[in-house]
Formats: sequence, structure tokens, C-alpha cells
Amino acid sequence: MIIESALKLFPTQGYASTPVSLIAKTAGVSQGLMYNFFNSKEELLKEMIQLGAKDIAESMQSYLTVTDPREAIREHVLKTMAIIQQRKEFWRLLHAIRLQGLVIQVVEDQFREIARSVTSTFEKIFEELSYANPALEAILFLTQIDGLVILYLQDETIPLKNLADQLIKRYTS
Amino acid sequence: MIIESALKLFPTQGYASTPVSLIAKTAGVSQGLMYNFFNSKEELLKEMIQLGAKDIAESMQSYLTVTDPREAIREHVLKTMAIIQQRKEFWRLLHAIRLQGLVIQVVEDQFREIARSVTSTFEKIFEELSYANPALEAILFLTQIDGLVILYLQDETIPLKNLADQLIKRYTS
Amino acid sequence: MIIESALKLFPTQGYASTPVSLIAKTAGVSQGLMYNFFNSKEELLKEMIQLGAKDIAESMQSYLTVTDPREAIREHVLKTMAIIQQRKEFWRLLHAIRLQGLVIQVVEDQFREIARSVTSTFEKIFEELSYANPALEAILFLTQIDGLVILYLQDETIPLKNLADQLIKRYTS
Amino acid sequence: MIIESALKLFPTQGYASTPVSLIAKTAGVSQGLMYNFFNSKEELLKEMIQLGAKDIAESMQSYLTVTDPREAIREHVLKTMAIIQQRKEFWRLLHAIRLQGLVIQVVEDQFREIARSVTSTFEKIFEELSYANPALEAILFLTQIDGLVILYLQDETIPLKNLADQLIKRYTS
DNA sequence: GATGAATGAGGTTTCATTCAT
DNA sequence: TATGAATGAAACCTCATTCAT
Repeated sequence: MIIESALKLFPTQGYASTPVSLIAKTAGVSQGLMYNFFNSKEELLKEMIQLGAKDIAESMQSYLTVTDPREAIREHVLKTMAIIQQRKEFWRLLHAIRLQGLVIQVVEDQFREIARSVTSTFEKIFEELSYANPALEAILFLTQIDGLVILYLQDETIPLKNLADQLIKRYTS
Repeated sequence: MIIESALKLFPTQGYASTPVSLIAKTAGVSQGLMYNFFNSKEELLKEMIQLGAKDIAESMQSYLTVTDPREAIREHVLKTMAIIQQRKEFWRLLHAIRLQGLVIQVVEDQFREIARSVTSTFEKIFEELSYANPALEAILFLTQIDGLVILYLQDETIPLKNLADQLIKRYTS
Repeated sequence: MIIESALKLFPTQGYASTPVSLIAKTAGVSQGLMYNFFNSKEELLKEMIQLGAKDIAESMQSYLTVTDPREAIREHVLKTMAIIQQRKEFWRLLHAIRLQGLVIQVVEDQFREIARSVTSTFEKIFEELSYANPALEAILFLTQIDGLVILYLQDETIPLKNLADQLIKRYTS
Repeated sequence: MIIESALKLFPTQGYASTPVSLIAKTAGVSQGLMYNFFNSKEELLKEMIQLGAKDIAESMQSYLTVTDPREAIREHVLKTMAIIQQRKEFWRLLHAIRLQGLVIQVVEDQFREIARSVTSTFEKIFEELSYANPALEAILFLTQIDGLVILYLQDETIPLKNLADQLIKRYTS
């Protein structure tokens, strides 16, 4: 399928450096056919990201209902690592794109929304756990996870499981 | 100057999407002249990165001589934040590139070397501070900083100073 | 057709001095389309030559079956002159290219093969005719023809027919 | 010297494919300086050829005074082979250029003049030797030499000496 | 005489997109 | 739906030539 080929190619080759012709060949369809589904290359990118974003949003929602704060932290770390491992390339692309000016507004809004909701959830969690500065702690916690994710995306050989456990231990004991 | 125009443009527009013509125009020289200094667009990228890398390596070396472990942690956090703020665009590009397959070997080696040296320094520091698992803690510490940096690169309005202080407090008290 | 435009232009203007744009215009197609058929200008040259070479190889094979040695000589001279007259431009290009370092390996091999086979055929022929030094005589005979061909390519007004007859007479009486 | 660098480079790389920058570098002078001596690249080519042509014309004149016809034939063959061996690259270029439309008028005229004079000389020689058709024989003789020369330029390993001797023997015994 | 930085035109090639079939 | 030939703009790069020094 076309969108899956894009998902495979954009992250590894970069959006701008991946020719439409290659996407078409990888998908096993003609180049012309692509334009029956997507009006432009950029639209293909947007739809691809939106698909991935939806997927992620769904995965994230589950633990929001967890009531025990320590359990929620644990859940979030483990869930994030699981998602990352399943969708390495997609995340790689996402990070690359977000670091560039390639702001894709539709998608960007969606992400900000998710980020805000997750951040405020953890703000409450750290409040419950009586941290002195829950707002800052929430950001530090989430950026800690992001940093770990990025290291993993750059070097898949790091002991991700151990690092996650250590991180959980720090926050829950 | 040419390399400075590249430094301004590559990070914001992306390497592949920045035409050589634009770099030349920004630098105020003819397109042809660029090829008197750099044999290709890619070489310009490499030299630009190498320049930045050298600069960073120098900045990093200073605190490696600090003897008090807590002081070293403090130094590293503050130094990193200072460097980031000075060279936002460069870091943005660097992260974008490293997330893609655009592995530029010469540079990559250089970075791995720096990373290894910094990591092992902090391993020793956490050992001195009697952490149970110094190796993992060093990675967590450094990825925490990375995560913070990336968030800042995406959104410059975050309270970076406060976050840095909070982080330092956590590790030094 | 594209290959035919190249066949017309390369020999007269030279390979390096014929812009792809001119080939395209002559062929009545867009410049971009050329790259659907040939990956590069050089490949176009190669394929053009290969086409011509195949054609020539076929023409040459006919007389190899002739049994009477004098008849074979006669056949070869006449056949060569006929081919040259039909494909003047092609031969002009071929000679120009072979004199330069532009050795196109694929084609070069093919030519050497043809040349070797023709040379050894004539070695046998001159042996049958009891020449004192058949190996040298074969080379002299073939270079005599080549020299005549080249003169003709430079100046089409020479009495080619008479020269060919005179040459045949010398070798067959 | 500049003209000598051109003499080395044009034949092997081709006139159009040899950048002025390379000629300058090979000659060990700056690119700008070249334009103090030659107004353009083409002029350099012309002067280079003219130099070579003068040189050749001189070499050729010597035997024109020889009175014995057989001796003249012998002289011409040997002299030609000697010149070729001394100035391989120049001849290679000359043949390449003459096969192309790159007609350099000044030079072309000069060559035609030489060729005419040589041809008529040999016409007389073959007349003296009572050949039935001296005009055609002169052309055949001269093209035979040309063909041999070209083979040698393409493949320097052929037994040129033996071939020349064989050729002389054929015409003088 | 001598340099080399600088230019601008033009070269080859790539590629998103369109369209007749 | 599906193809793939076709296009044209724009990309990267080369190079003969000029000119201030």
C-alpha cells in the first residue's frame, strides 16, 4: 500500500530526498496512480503522519484512566517504550520533521493537544505524589522519556529495558 | 560568508530542501563561486558540521577537569544549556540529520567519540556519588539533558532556566 | 526518435559538444523524456554505438562463409565500402571516439572480438593464397581498407568505386 | 609550457572535455595567465595544431628531393612511421578533430596543401614505375600508410617495424 | 607579467505532476 | 481504476572568461 511505502521510505531517506517514483515502485503501483489518492507529495506526508498520530493517540489514552499515580508512571514509561519499538521509523521521521520548519499545521495542532493533555495529567500525578514543583517535574519526566527514545532511535543496541526499569524505579520508590 | 548562510538555512529549511542557489544568494556571492570553496553541496554540509562539532568539543572539555562530582553535574547542565542557546539552529540541524540515514561518517565518528568520553566521565561521577547503577544512571542523566534540549529546540518559550535548576537540584541534593 | 538524433548529431558536432537539449529538440521531445529511456548522456552514446556495432557485425558475417579466397577478398572490400556509404556519420563518430580515450569498454570488447575474427579469417585466406607472411599481409590488407574508409569519411568526393576496384584487382590477379 | 600541456591533454581527453583549469594546472601556471597568451581556448587549439603542422611539413619536405622512386617510397614509409612514433598524441588529436566538424580552416588549408603536394609527388613516382593507374595507386599507397598509422594509434603493440618493412618490400621489389 | 577570486551562462540530471489511453 | 509516456521547472554543477590586485 502506498502510505506504508511512504512510512518505510520517508523516515530513512528523508521526505525531500525520497522521489515519488520510488514510493510508487516500492508500493508496486504506477506513479500516476498515486495522484488518484493523494493530490500531492506533501499531502501524502500529512496523511501518513495523521495516521501515525491517531494510532499513537489511541495507545496513549489507555493509561489516563489509571488511578494509582505510581502505576500511571510505570504504565506510561513501559507503553512508550513499547510503541517506540514497534514504530521506530515513524518516530524517527516525526522527530526529524518536527525539528525542521516543515511544520505541518494540521498535525502540529494535534500533537500539541496530545502533549498538553499528557503534560497536565502528569502535573496532577506529581502533585498527588507531593513533589515540590509538579509543573517542572512533569516536563522533566516527559523530556527524560523523550531523550531516552531519541537515543534508542539513534542506537538500537542500548539496554532499553534496563534503562526503563531504572527510570521507573527512580520515580516509584 | 557561505558557511554561515548554510548554517542559517539548512536547519530551518532542511538540507535537501535548501537550494544551493539560495545559499549563494544569502551569502551574497555567485552560485559558481561556492564550488571554488566546496566541491559539492554535501561537502559544504560536512564542513559546516565539522566546524560546529569542533566548537562544541572544545566547549565540553572545560568541565572534565572539575573534581567535585556535584559541581561537575552542575557545570555540565549549565554549560550545555548555554551552548544550545547560542547555537540553536546548528543543534536543530544536527538532530535532524542524525535521525536520518544521512550519516556523515567523518562527523559521526567524532560524535561517538565525544559521547563515549562524556558518558564514561559521568559513569565515574555517579560511582563517586555511590549510585547503585552508575552506568545506567549516566545514560539517564545525559538523555534527560538531551530531551530537555530537544524540547527547547521545538519550543523556545519553555522555562529552560527553571528546568535546568530543578534538574541540578535533583542530582545535587 | 532519440537515438537517431544522437546518431545525426554526435558525429558532426562531437559527443562532448552536443548538448542533450539539442538532441531532445532534434528528436522533438522534451529533455526530461530522454532520461526515461537512457539513464545518462553517456549511456545514450553506448547504446547508439552498440546498435551500430550489432548491425555491422551482422553485415560482416555473410562473407565469412565464402570458400574461394579471392572471392572473399572481393566480397570484403565491396561490402565494407557499401556499409561505409550507408552509415557515414556513424563511422565518423566511431573513429573519432576510438581515437580518444573515451574507450567504452562494452563496445570496445565487442569490436576487438570482431577485429580478431576478421583478422584471423584473412590470415587463413592469405595462407591459402601462399603469401609469404600471411599474418602481416592480413593486417596490411585490413588497414589498407581502413585508410581508404577514413579518407572517404574526410572527403566524400574521392573516386571510391575506382579505388575499390583497383584494390581488388591488386589482390586477386 | 602551456601549449605542451594542451598537446598532452587534448588528444587523450578530447578538446571539449579538457577544462582550461586542467591545462593551466598541468602547465603549472594560473588560469588567468593563459589569457595573456591565447585569447581563447579555441585559439590555443589552433596554435597548437599549427605548431604541430609546421613541424610535420618540415619533416615531410626532406624526401621530396629524393630522385630514385623506390628510394622515395622507402623514405616516405619510414619517415612517416618515425614521426608517428614521436608524436603519437598529436596525431591522435589531429585524426579525431579532422573526423569531426571542428574544421579549423586555417589549419585545414595547410593540410590540404601538404596532402595535394604529397599525392602528386607519388603520382609521378608511380608513373615512373610504370603503374597502370598512377593516380589511384598514389591514393592507395597513402591511405595504406594512414590505415597503418591509425591502427598503431589505437594499439601500440602491433609490430609496426615488420609491417613497414613488408609494405616497403611489396612496393619496391 | 602573474594571480586567483569571481561571474554567468549553460551543461546534465531529477522529479513532481499531468494526461491520453 | 490504472498506466506510463511526457513535460517543464528547477536542482546541482562546470567552465571559459574577466578583472582587481
